[in-house]
Amino acid sequence: MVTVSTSSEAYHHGNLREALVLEGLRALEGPDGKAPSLRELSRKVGVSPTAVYRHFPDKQALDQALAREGLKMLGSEQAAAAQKAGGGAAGFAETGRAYVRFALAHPVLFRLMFTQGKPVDKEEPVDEARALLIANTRALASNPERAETLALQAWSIAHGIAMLMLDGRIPVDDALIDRLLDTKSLFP
Amino acid sequence: MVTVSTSSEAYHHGNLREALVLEGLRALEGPDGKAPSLRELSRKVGVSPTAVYRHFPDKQALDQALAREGLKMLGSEQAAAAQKAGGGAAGFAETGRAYVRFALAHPVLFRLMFTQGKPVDKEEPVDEARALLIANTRALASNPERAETLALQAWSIAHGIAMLMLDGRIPVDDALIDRLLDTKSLFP
DNA sequence: TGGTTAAAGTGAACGGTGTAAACATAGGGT
DNA sequence: ACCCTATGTTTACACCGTTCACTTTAACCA
Repeated sequence: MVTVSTSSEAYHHGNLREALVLEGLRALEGPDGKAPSLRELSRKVGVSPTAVYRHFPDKQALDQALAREGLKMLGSEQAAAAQKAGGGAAGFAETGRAYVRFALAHPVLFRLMFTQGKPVDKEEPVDEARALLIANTRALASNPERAETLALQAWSIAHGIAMLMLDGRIPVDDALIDRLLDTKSLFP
Repeated sequence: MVTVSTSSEAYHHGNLREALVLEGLRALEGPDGKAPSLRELSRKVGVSPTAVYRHFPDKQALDQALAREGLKMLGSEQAAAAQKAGGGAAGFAETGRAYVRFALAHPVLFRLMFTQGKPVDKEEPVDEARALLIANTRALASNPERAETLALQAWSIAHGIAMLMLDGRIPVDDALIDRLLDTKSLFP
């Protein structure tokens, strides 16, 4: 009876698109260490594999949707962490920790988020994490000219730590994360 | 006539293992953006897919062999760069640039190198790149206690830049690389 | 020298993947 | 009441990694 676009389950089989993304996110949290296949996802949702193509042009599009979901999660977790630390420099530092923590907590998702699609020049609606980063460095950098450089440096360190830990190149150790993220020396 | 272990081509079909690794490296350089499949490799080498299993227990082992090859290449390129810059701090800086340059020049290989196997605790014969890094920071760090931290920080920055550029999160730009790698502020 | 044996390579088959094409069905608007 | 369109199904294809049973061949030894 109800309408179509309420994003609740409705007509034919339910809201497939949403169900797929949801199940996808759940699967990405599993300890399998690998992203779910399209068929696996369609199975769990109780639908034929090709039904997926009514909602996504191909597997990559599904993955991108999952990646976008992950970006949102990361952004809000970082924002929450910064706020809890009272903003400012302390908040910014917490932002970095949250980044690495997120990567370690959701390894498969995190990888997917960055492996997927590359919007370097296209004007995707800048995700919250990126916006936060820019705002923070603008506010904290003594020299506003260097703000962007500092932003990218901070991002690079956090991303590097996250990746190297995920890839088992560096031991996963909270104290080590703190030591490596200690960028006080980056702001002389 | 000749002996067995000369690693030159000999008996049945040639030296398959070497041929596979060689062809694998070649394929990884291609612009395909994706690692070659086992079957594809076996085809190019002119052998049945299952023949591969006489030399590698599974696909992952083949990939690991390729990854090790890549690590060697990276190490020697870094060493060469450092030497050309005359060693010391300048040499160390050049080491970082070489790292990122290598990643950008061999994107698929570079990804494979880090996605593959995780020797965090096991005593793999530390690769040249890592050895170089440790030696350099030991020599350059004022406080030897902080040497390891500095090493990992330098590694993280370089790795982060490389990854973010490969993933299209940061524009690929030589000047930008230099600016981001400028770690003078890391050694106050 | 010749025969045996173990290493190296083959072919067919299995379950898995992503995707295309033709078909089925149901719900809502006219 | 009917048809249209959005949604989902079936079947099929080409690829993947891997297993199994098999053949070939080179190397060694008697």
